[in-house]
Amino acid sequence: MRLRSDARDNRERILAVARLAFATEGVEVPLREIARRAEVGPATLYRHFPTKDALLAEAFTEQMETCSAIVAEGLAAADPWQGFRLVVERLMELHALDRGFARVFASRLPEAVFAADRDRTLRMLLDLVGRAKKAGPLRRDFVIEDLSLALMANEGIRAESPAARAAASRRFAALMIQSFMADPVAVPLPPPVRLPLSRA
Amino acid sequence: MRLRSDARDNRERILAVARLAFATEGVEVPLREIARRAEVGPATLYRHFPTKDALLAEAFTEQMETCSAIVAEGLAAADPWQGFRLVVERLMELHALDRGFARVFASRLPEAVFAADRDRTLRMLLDLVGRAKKAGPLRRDFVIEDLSLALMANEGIRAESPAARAAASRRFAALMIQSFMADPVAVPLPPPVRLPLSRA
DNA sequence: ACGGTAACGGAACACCCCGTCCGGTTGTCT
DNA sequence: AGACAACCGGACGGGGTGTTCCGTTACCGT
Repeated sequence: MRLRSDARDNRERILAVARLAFATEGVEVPLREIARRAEVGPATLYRHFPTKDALLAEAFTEQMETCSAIVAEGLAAADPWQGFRLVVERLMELHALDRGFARVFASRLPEAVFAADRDRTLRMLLDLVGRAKKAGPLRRDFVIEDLSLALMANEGIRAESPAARAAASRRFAALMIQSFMADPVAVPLPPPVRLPLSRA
Repeated sequence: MRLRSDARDNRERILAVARLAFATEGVEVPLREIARRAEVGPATLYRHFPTKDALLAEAFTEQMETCSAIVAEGLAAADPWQGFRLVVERLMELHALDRGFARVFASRLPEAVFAADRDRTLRMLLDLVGRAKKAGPLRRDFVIEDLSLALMANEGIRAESPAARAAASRRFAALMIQSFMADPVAVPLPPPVRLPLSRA
């Protein structure tokens, strides 16, 4: 069944606005606000997405697929360790740039909605980790939970602007990667960022 | 001016209940709930603490002083690197065990309320860091912001129980400490923790 | 013991959130 | 062009939060 042209138009606009709002302001942005920015009434929003979770799920399928793609790309790299490195860096950057996605990613929503995609990605990741241990300097006692840990931790990073958060996240990723190495060599770090916490 | 005995009693009970609630459930626990558990009306709570921030500030002075004490203890250690290590580990554990404190610590509230204590602690930390660089394996490009980063990141760690969160936080601290070393040697890690994110 | 007053607490205020209902409007198909 | 169905948005209900009002209670000094 085809949507009426204006309805389809509204749906697209709502999704675009929602993605932007969730990314920059987080998932707690009110639905009315999204409706307002999409120049639409609240009821219209709810007709297209019966609940807030539905909107979140729909808004973040793109990012979920990006995650998959990042892992796939890492798996395809010639050097598994470099592939792993890249995956960590890029996942963290993605999460740093999209506050809402980071939160949804860590919630129980993905389990239900993106189950298939999620399992596939996880399998790829396990494969990559295995190779990076065998053929690279990934420490033997690394477990996949450590990546979850790093991503959750990454979510805790707050800064005054998205740019500052991304910069802080880059430095954090470099630190984490070093901590994942079995025979670490200290590598130069991305520049530090002034954080609210450290004001002297 | 002395408080009336019942008033003083209520105040103490409110603070005790608030500290427990904030630590185990986070700062978002409603004031009505705290009042209820302290067997007190909401108005009474507000008479003692004119705003929620006031209650938070009062409830967490203890933890703030614990932070100071931890840093002072680290500074007093014979080996500055071991002192630094200890500070990182214990600060992270403290933050992991008290959800509310971790959040308040990262907010702008401490700046206004605990300014003096905060500055003193920061100075001690800078001293400790300087020594750990000079006499220990702390990497030269480490900056105090990296500790803030680690603490913020630590706050992002979620788990199903306080015990699980503490365990995850311990492993995370070990990883971070390794990443702070100039000539890292891979050290054994505390055991991993099953996290919601990594459920296959 | 007793009165004055400090302190109490339930109800209420103001605000914000998610999700729903209904009368008017607009696109689409004949 | 007309008519019907689909769609729209303002108003509404239910629930939640921080904060305040005011009649009532209970401590404390005399």
